[in-house]
Amino acid sequence: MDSTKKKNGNYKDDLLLRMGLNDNKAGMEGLDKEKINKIIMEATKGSRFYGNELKKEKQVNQRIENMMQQKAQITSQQLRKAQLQVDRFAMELEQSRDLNNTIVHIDMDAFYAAVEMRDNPELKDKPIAVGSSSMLSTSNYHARRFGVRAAMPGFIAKRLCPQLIIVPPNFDKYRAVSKEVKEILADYDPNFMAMSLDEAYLNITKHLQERQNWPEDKRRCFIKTGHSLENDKPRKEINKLSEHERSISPLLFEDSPPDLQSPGNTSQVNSEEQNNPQILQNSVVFGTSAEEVVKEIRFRIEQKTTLTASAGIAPNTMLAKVCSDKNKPNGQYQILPRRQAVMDFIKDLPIRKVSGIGKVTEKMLKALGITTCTELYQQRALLSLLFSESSWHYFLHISMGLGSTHLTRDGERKSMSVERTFSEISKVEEQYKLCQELCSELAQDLQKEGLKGRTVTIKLKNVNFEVKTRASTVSSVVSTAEEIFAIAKELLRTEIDADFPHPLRLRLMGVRLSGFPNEEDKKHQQRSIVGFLQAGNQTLSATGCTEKTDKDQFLKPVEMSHKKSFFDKKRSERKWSHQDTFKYETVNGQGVQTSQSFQVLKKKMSENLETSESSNNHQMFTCPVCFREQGSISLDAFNKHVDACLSGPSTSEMFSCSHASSTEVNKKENVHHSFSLCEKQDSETHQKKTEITSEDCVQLVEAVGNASKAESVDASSNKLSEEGYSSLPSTSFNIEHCHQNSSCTVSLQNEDSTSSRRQETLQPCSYEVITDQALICPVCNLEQKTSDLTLFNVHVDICLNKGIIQELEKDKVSPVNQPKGSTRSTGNSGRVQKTIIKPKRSGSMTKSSTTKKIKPNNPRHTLDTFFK
DNA sequence: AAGTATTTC
DNA sequence: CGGAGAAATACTT
Repeated sequence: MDSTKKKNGNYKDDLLLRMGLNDNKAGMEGLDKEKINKIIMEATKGSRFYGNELKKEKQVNQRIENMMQQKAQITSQQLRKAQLQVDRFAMELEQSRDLNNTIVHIDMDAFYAAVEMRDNPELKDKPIAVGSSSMLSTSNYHARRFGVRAAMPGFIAKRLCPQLIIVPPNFDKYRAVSKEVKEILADYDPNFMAMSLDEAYLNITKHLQERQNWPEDKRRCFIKTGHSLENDKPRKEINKLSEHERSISPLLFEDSPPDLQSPGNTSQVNSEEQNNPQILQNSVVFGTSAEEVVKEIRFRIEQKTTLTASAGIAPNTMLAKVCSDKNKPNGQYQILPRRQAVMDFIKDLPIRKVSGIGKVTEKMLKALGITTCTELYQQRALLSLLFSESSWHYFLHISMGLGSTHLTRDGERKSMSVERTFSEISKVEEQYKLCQELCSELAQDLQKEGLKGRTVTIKLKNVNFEVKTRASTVSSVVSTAEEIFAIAKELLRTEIDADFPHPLRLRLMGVRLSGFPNEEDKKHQQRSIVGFLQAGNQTLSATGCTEKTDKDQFLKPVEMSHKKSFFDKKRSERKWSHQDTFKYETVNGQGVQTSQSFQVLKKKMSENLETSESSNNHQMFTCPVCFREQGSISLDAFNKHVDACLSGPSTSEMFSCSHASSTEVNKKENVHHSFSLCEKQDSETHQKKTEITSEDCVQLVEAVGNASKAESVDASSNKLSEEGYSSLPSTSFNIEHCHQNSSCTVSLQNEDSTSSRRQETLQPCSYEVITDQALICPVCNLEQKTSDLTLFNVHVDICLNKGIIQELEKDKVSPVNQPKGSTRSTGNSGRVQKTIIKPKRSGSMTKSSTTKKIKPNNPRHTLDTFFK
């Protein structure tokens, strides 16, 4: 598993990589790298598949070349400018860092294979894999020594390991086992998120809190007397236990990773009372720390299913996922909820380990000299110029060890498809027939979920593995096999005609339906169907729709505002549930709303407000920037104030006009987006407006406050010019939000680095007082004797700028970076470097707060997957 | 906005 | 004898 040194220069290397040869310990039974590689290449060479792989590889190489060309055109000016913007963003991110959640990623070890082995003792101690001769989905660890891995075709695996037993998958069984596991997980987080049958995220923050007061009895797990598979020997049970315990989680009792040993364990740790489970005769008592909880989970899983799991514990999902891989199989690893612990962990982490960075991204980054997270951070400015906004934001998050701190429930599905691989089909009639069958299957699946969509896509893969997709969108939703086929047929026909007189030699065909109407659309339809219909069957589908809409609107989450920036998304994640309601409300601002749904909504709103701790005074706006209460001013006025607050600091005009304006825009943009929801409320009644917006804003403040609190002040780690993390602000303000009167208390804190989470409030004081207090620049760490926030921010800007220059100087030696200064870029240096860079992402970074479109979804990449 | 290709899990 | 399904993103038109 531990393929730390990944080479990925060419296909061969990639194969090695995929086969996980790095962990081949060349045991007496396994094969060594060369041998495996040779066998694979023999089986691969000359195949159509391989041909296509080479072709794809060339495409990637071309992409890299283009990228390098772009890079070569970047001037030092541009880079500096980018650095400023990126660092500003990084600083905001740093301030939003939230270490308060305990996220666990559970990963069953070699799941399918393990189930098969459990249920068939014959397979014990033999290399096995689950799948077919054409594709394997899992292999056991024994087989992995031969280079047999998931995603490898079985026939090749057989050559690597002739004794390999390939077991056909029993998905029903895996589902059943998975359900058993999930039942356990639900005890710790009823809202856990299952990613697949063998993987899940939990947020155990709440559980940990409650658990602190649990008596031992409540944390006691009884040991099953005898496994179904073993011959029970009453005597052996106890012996078995300890041995068994040890085998369950080696690190449970012994070698704790450094993190776990560092002083001041987690905040959740009560005391040292429970570092290890206490094993009694036939029961085990687990402690109250996160580590103990996860041990307990794994223990219970093992007891219940006789299968082992690995787990990762961290403050966010991205890290938790990486952690679960660290001590696999049958192990766990924790990153303590401290900034330094996160940074230490991230430091040498190969980016490929991160979920979302795949083969291609790895290779592209490698071309830029980036393989570890530290390098990823160091190149942040460059990356912002070479990659799309969502990509570099994603990269930046990774390199700062940030990820999602909450688990978002799955949104609505966005598409549904069926596809099938088969031996070559070239006859047109067969192709149509196949297409029809696929459409029927799809229609069935759709019916199960009651879905209808407007876009039909067919996917074709020919015998050379070349893939093509063709889509068509119609004006009204379809769902039946006939409707879908009618559209798919045309798409297929077009393709057949296009190649005529050559037949399409297909090896795969797929049909997909997407473009499901969202609530908005449904509403719209509902309203306007009557007038709009053309055909009879459309009437049917439309009315079918009406039945559901009313109910579903409140049950299903609604997409997020498209306008929100990446950062805003992140920052406001915690108020999603509220937003859902907002969105709905605003969407229906045109009187579409039935009075019934309005009531429901209002009820929801008031519930939300009740649970919101700061609901007492919801007329009060508190600026999330200066934390100054704005009283019951109008929303417009409030937003203006916030804008002013945010754009104030970017008085970096002192340095360069262009820079100043762009950062200003950036900042404003963020705010606008943060508050876009509020603004939309303008059309609503005044009363509602204030409710919504004030809550929204208060929560925002809280979010900021919490984030800062979480980080607390970490002055010790704020060593300038160290390992590229220098400019991350590690000093922050601790903002206590006082719920009583909805006012803010801001205090400066120092962290006692040895104690876990003991935060001593040095001088808590109200906002009014704080302004007289010195502010500490998060960059240079020096006190600024000013009460003027704007001035203070100016200082920070200056500091930041200095830091960047320093870093740029350093970078001169870096092999990757273009040398800056007059030397190389003389040709360009004089000109305005407006858009030498390709418009890949063109305006989005510097301007276009309005045109920018951020996709509404949970980007796989973006925070939410790892954040999920 | 729609369509197509690519990437990732 | 080299999978399937879903989602996201980027690029193109």
